Amino acid sequence: MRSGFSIDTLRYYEREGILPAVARTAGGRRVYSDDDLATLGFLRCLRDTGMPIERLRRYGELCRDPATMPERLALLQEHADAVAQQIAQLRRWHARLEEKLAWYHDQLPATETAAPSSGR
Amino acid sequence: MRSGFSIDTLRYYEREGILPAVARTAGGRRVYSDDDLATLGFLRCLRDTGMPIERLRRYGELCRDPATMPERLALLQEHADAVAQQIAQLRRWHARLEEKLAWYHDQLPATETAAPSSGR
DNA sequence: GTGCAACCTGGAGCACGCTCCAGGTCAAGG
DNA sequence: CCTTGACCTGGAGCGTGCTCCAGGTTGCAC
Repeated sequence: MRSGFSIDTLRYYEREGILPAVARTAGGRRVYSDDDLATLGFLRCLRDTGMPIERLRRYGELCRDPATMPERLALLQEHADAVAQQIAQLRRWHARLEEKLAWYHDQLPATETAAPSSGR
Repeated sequence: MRSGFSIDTLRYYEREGILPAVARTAGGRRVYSDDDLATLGFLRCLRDTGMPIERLRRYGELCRDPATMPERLALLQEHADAVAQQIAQLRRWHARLEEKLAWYHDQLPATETAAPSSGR
């Protein structure tokens, strides 16, 4: 869907209480407001950065009560910190990969355009 | 274990053909050589950067044949590129999180050390 | 030689996050 | 009205990557 989630996932999120009950037409069909879409965009950010469903639900619940801003802030701050660490760790791993690549390049003197068939 | 994998995971990797058959004592117990540990360290890098088991196995298999260096190189190069993109995407998401945090800070005038109890 | 912990095996089970299915309803076109 | 396709629901199923279990061996300490 335009939100980046499949329709099944959207229903799942609603069932799980991550999204508040989405508005419906008279016939019972879901209508996602711009607001919902914005929320979904942000949820996409949280998911893609590794926040587990359980925590997403917590955030979703908190959002329904305007008095919980401090808690939401704390939750997001913690998550942002985790993401920063994740990035730092990935950079270290990436450096390690580059080392390995350099080693391979070293081992393969003049095999420029090699390995054509099997690999992909 | 010292490799960063649980013993169950090590056995699983061996069964799956990701690791070559590990050496055994006369009694049948596994003995991980320094070489194995180095391999495991690198596998840890690959896993933590999101390489799926299936691909790990492919790499493991290739490592058993010295003639496959170009293929291994290609595989790792592709993976390193993917990791670089992953990092880039994560940074964009992190920026978005920071934006949101800024917004929350904006909404909460003087709530410095708030939200103490429930959150973590 | 007797405990006892730490290992072995094959196979079942589990947590997570969706994804699919059957059977039914709604709505727009002809 | 009737067809047709997109949507509805509750619930089952699935792919990934481990993790645990039962029942049996090994090997060091005493």
